[in-house]
Amino acid sequence: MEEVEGTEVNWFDDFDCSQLELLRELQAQESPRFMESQPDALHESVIDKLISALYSNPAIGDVESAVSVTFQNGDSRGRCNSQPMLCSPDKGLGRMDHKFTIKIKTCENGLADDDGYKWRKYGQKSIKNSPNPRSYYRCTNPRCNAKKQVERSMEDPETLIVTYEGLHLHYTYSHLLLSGSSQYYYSDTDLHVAKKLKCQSMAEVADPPAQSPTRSTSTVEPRKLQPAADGAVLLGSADANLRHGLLDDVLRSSEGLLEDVVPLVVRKPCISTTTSSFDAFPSSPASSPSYSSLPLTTNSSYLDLGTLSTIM
DNA sequence: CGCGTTTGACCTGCGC
DNA sequence: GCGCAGGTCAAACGCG
Repeated sequence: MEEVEGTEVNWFDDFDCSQLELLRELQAQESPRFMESQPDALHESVIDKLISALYSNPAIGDVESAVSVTFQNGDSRGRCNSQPMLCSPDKGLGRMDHKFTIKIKTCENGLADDDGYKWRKYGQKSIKNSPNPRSYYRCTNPRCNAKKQVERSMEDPETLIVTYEGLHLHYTYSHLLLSGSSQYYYSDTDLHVAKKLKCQSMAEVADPPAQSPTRSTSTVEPRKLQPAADGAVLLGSADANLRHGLLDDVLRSSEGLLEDVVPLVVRKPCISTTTSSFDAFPSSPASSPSYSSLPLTTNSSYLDLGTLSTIM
């Protein structure tokens, strides 16, 4: 496999400094007059475009830009070394085969191929000229045709080569755990997880936990935007919280789209150091690593430059 | 009992 | 057409 070196990405890029700037560029194109009169506001058309782009199916370019990321082994934030080392589209950029390969460095205490989905192994095959067999996995969701192949690297036995094929037609189970909404539960397997969630939420109702420092999707109140007279939604600097809040919500709403096709381990390196690929959903979801405990703020790179570029 | 893994058999594509 | 290698199927089995 030819390894394509990706672009190094700071997962905590300052949203305001780079991505909001792109929004303003878009706005300058969309409605220059409004931009002139309200330099600190985003025009409704820009917001509509942004939202529609995020709510539509992810373009393959978004996926590839998301996976074409080089992670440095052992970063300065004290994460463990279990993280994707190199991500590369399997057959080059621009192809529509929905297939890409990542390399994952395993942790000392186990594998690190937890990608947020539940997989079922359907085969194993020894590969010619390779001492390590290749395992074949299929998404447990019967309506989903996503597959992955996992094999150990010949050069480095601690490295797993994971090839993903096809797109997930559903949310990740991690997302499901956080959603708190029944709209995501549609399969038997999902219902099984949902039942656990329901039990947990009922327990929380009976014994509400102390206010969490993190913010889950289910607790986010929908924001009521007050359109200005000319149809614009004022998100000026005087209301930075609202502006951040809207973008935060947009970012959050996009979570279930990009994550459908980009493995969790790619999007959030080393989110799990568990010993099994299926340990992402322990019986107690509250104890599992979850998005709600991650810095899902406007500093997040969920809305990346590539996404913005698709609507410009 | 349900779900996931294992594993040998079978299928398919490709090169010669 | 043949053989090989990779991919998939499905029955058997294990585990909780």
